[in-house]
Order: sequence, then structure tokens, then C-alpha cells
Amino acid sequence: MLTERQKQILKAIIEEYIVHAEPVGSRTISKREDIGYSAATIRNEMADLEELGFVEQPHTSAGRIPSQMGYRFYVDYLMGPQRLERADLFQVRELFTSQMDAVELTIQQTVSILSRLTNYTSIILGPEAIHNKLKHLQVIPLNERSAVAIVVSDNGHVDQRRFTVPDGVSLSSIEKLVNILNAKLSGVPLVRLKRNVYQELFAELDRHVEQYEFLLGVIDQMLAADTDGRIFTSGTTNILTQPEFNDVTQVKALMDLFEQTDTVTKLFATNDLGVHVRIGEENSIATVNNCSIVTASFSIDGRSLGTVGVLGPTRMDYNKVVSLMQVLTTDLSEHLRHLYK
Amino acid sequence: MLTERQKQILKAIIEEYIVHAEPVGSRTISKREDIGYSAATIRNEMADLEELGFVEQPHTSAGRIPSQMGYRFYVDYLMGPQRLERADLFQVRELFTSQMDAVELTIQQTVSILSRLTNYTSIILGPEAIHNKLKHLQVIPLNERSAVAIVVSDNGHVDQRRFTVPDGVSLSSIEKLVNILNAKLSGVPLVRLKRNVYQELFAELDRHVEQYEFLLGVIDQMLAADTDGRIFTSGTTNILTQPEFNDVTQVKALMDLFEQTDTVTKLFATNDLGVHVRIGEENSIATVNNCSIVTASFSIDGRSLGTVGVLGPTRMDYNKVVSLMQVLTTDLSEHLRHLYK
DNA sequence: GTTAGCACTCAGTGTTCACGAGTGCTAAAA
DNA sequence: TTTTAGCACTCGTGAACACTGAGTGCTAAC
Repeated sequence: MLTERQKQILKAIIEEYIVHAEPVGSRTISKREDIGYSAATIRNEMADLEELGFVEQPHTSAGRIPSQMGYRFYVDYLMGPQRLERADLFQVRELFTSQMDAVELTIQQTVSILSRLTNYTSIILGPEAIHNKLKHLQVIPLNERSAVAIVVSDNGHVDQRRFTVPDGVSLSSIEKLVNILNAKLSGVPLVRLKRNVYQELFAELDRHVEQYEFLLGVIDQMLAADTDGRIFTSGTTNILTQPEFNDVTQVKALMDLFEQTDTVTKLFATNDLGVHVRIGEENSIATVNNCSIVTASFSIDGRSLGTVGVLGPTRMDYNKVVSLMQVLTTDLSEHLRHLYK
Repeated sequence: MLTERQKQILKAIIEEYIVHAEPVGSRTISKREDIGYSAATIRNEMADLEELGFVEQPHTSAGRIPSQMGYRFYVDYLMGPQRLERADLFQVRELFTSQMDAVELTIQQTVSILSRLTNYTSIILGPEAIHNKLKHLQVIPLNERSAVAIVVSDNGHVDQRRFTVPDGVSLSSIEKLVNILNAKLSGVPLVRLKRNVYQELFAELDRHVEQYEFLLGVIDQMLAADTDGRIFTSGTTNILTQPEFNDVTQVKALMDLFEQTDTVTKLFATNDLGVHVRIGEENSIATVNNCSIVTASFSIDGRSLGTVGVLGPTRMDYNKVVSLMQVLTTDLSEHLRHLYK
């Protein structure tokens, strides 16, 4: 186990490195107000910390930089009491006291304020529309051959999809079908829509099977497209200001990663409540092995609705990010609870 | 005026530079099959071309690179007969023969194939939903306090917006209002919606002014948000592969530019039919002074619907891009004509 | 009018060198 | 026994310098 002094020094090294992004020397540490030891003493302790694997030396005669293990220890045990700057907290509170009707808008604003306050790239997954309940289903004909299907869910989310009416199916019969479905399926969770459509239709309309198959396909595609479009990002270019991303090829890899929705989902998804920090190689994807990802899910009544995430260099201001995320997910959950009513 | 040989040499210089991105020397040119002169001759002609301003020398003992004026001359007079690679043409044709119902999907696929085939960043503005006509207006109540307004236009585009019902306004009265509007305003272009709402309401419902003001606000916001969301991009990171963008700060400036919708609109908007090329400083915005932008609008019956654009380095494969754009806008216009019917 | 030859220029590369930040170790001080 | 001062050593950084080679401009010959 580390001695108190070692912890103190490790904490100082990490905090210096987070700010300046350069190897930290013994003199720098000894000059800090909270450290009362000479450079030589620090050097001895640093050598020990290196042997234990908490810090690394890029080359002989350079200062130390925290290792992945060092960051992990810092996040788990050393990080001070998490407190937000008054100004930051004010901005968050202001955001959520303002009137935001639409769920999408709320999310977009949240992710935007998160990236602005952290200067890292931020992302929100969800909330998953699939948990919503059907409020209204409607088909609006555009001409003889095509129409638009619209699904409104109880939280006000609207999905829509244009489709071409297949030969042999009249628009009026589709409308009749939709009316029946509306009457029967209002309040059904979207995820169960498919199964319930089956049940209702077999009971009531078994002679129109071909039409129902077709409409089902349209609805399916609509809901499938919806899970894709549920990623909100902001400040993607913020990582470019970090000195560790001077290399254009690395930047490109990262940017491209953000365009692959499935990878992003895999990278950020969590279901646990509370804030999670994944440092460097703890991330499964090689492109972000020199990045850290902080995630936290937001929820209503203990049920996770989606995930808020921040991506930055391993040298991330963990304290700030973690405390910001705590406040933000709490407030966001609360705000959404009002919207969902 | 340039002699035939000078034109031939200028063309060769530009085509070499487009491929290799490095100053072109006299020897390189003289070794080309289509040039039958020695390096010394080329050198003399190059000196003349430089004096005339068509090429530049980064430093005394380097080869020549085309100047902005050189590119302009190339685009206007030298670029050979535009012909697409068979494989590229095939991909475009295949895209448009496939069934694509939704306008949005068509546009997204088009912009995506454009960036894939050119390896530059591509963008599509429009089509402007504001020209569409109202097909159906609907308000779906979610609970006592909030509802979703949905506007469906004749091309199948759906706008939607959630709103909170103000105190003193009952949902049922809103519904009544919407029914009247639907009956009266179907087929009215969205851009005229506001004015016509006034007329209809004053004629029929002048006692419910406060409700109408409110709903009008919702519709207005909806249509306003719509003009923002009409930018489709693809391959934003493609510029990162170009050697002239090794500088991270430049990349960031460009990326950030793409997130400002109004700037992007200003940069790419054209109403003229036909392909336009803006080279380097011909672009109004300083960030893209070392880029070229090729735009072309797509249209139905001579009326411009929107703009397709490609952004790349001034050293762009103009021939390929221009010919691709010609084919693409023609096919896109045709396809949209079918969709709008 | 065209080309071969030659002197000249200059970015890029590699080498050397001095500098300084930082270390590890030893011995003295507390 | 713990802490600190001192000193030799390491190694990255940046400046100075020479060398190389691609490319030019000019002149004279074809």
C-alpha cells in the first residue's frame, strides 16, 4: 500500500500533468504549496512510485507522467471531494430551469453544454424510443401510389416514414386498418407493437394478411431507423485542441469512429446507474486507447433511459468531469421525468 | 493569349500537380508521353507561364505549382472532354435505379456516394421544404398540458414539434381549429401558410384570436427549424487525407466551419443551373481560401430545388468532380421529379 | 526554334555541439 | 533514521553547419 506521502505526491503529479500535459519534475512538485518536501525527497518517492507502476518516465532525465494505473488509483482513491465551479453549476441549473418542451431539444442542449463546460467531446445515447408507448398511428396519403406513415409515442417523439403503396392494396383499406390499430393499440409499448399487431390482426382482420405484412414492414423499418438516430454529439472538434492530438492520422481515426454509430454505441453504452470512468486501454477499442471515457446513465424511477458520455485524453480533468456528470444526469433525469409526466 | 504549346504545358503541370501535390519540374513534364519537347524547352515556356501568372515557384530552385489563375484557366479552357470512369458512372446509375421512397433518404445516399467517389467532402443543401405544399396538419394531444403538432407536406416531408398548451386554452378547441385549417389550407405552399392562416381565421374564427396567435407561433418555429436542418454532409473527414491539410489548427477551423449552418449555406448556395467552380480566394470565406468548391443545383422544371457541393483542396481533380456533378444533379433531379410526381 | 551543358540556388537531411531540465546517488545535516 | 544539498550523468532540444540533389536560368551549339 502507498504511504500518505506517496499518495500526496502521486496526486500532485497527476494534477500538474492534467493541466500542463508535460512530464512533471521533482522541483515542480516540491514548489507546490501543499507539499513540504525538497526536490530530492520527491525524487526518491518518485523512483518508488515508478517501481510500483503508478508513474512512468518517457526517457531518462525527463519528469514523470502518470501511468494508466496511476490515473485509475487517482480516480478511485485520490480525487478530492467533487465540487463544481459556481459558474458552471449556474449554467447547468439555468439550462434546466428554462422551458424545453421536446425531448430531443433537451438532449441536444444538454450535450452541448456538457462539451462547452468540459472542452471535451460529449455524447448522449438515448433515450430509447423503443420503451415509449404508442400514442397515435397515422397514415397520410400523398397520392395514389405513396403515403406517409407516422407514429407518435406518448413522450411526444414522432417517427415517420414515406412508403410506396404496393400494387393491389388500396389506400382506403390501409386507412381502415390503421383506424382499427389505433383503437386497439394505443398505449402499447413500441417494442411490443409487432407482437400485438399480430394478435389484433389475426383476431379481427385475418383476410387482409398481405396488407398487414406490408404495413408491419414499414413500421419495423421506422422503429429500426429510430434506434440509429439516437446519438447526439457535441464538440467533436474539441479533442483537436488537446496537444496529444497533433497527429492528423490519429484525429481522422477518431473522427471516423464517431461516424460509426454501432461502435459509438458499444463504446458508451452502460446500464448501471452512477458515473463510470474507463481509462486508456480499459476501453475495448484500440482507437481510443489513449483516451478516457466517462459515462453516466440517466434514468426515471431507477430505469435507465440512456447514457451521457465524455471523451477526452487520458490526461482528463476527472474531478471536474465526474462532478459535472453527476449534476447533469440528476438534473436531466428530473427534467425528463417532468416531460414524460 | 497563350500559344498552343503553352496551353499544353500548363495542362500537363496542373494534371501532374493534381495527382502528386508536389511542385512539378521541367524534366517530369518532358518525360510525359503527350509532350515531345526537351526539359530545356519546357523550362523556357515555364518561365513565360510564370511571368504571365499561371504558375508559381515556391522558391527559386523548385518546380512550378499552378496559381489560382492557372486553375481558373484550366477549368475554363483546358479541361478535357468530361468523361466519367465507367465504374463510377455505374455506381451512380445503380443508386438511382434502386427504390428510394423518402426524399431525405435519396439525398443522404446521393451525398454519400458523391463523397465516396470523389474522396472530398460533399454536401447537399435543400430541397427547401418551404416550397412544399401543405398536405395535412395535425395536433395530437399527449396529456392535458402538452401536445405534438405535425405538418405533412405534399412531398412526404414531415415536420413536428411538441409544445405546451398555454393556460386558458383547451385541447379540444385547438383540435377544432386544426380541423378547420385542414379543410381550408390543404394545398397551400408552406411559405404562404402564415398569411393564409390569418385570412381564414379572421373570416371564420375571429373570436379565438389568442389561440390562433399561439398555434401560429408553433407552426412558425417548426418551419424555421426546418430550414436549418436542411444540410446533408458526407465525408467530412476526407479532407484529412489530403496532404495540404496536415496542420491540425487548419483542420479544426474547417471542421468548425461545417458546424455553422449559416456559413455553410452562404458558401454553397447557388441558384443558377449548371456546374460552378470557385477556386481558392474566389470563395468569400477566409477559412477556405486554399480550397475549391464545386457546386451545382438540382431542379425540377427549371426551378432550383437545392444545391450539391464538393469541397476539396484547390488542387482538386476538377475534371472528375465536374463530370460527376453533372451526371449526379441530372439523375437526382430526375429521381426527385418522380418522387414529387 | 530547339536542345545540351553548366553554373547556381535552395529545401531537406544529417551531424555536431552546447544547453538545460531532470535524474540518481552519495554524503552531510537534522 | 529521515531529509536534504551537491554533483555527475543522461538525454531531448535547438542552433549552426555542411552536404546532397532536384530544379532552374542562361549560353552556346545544333
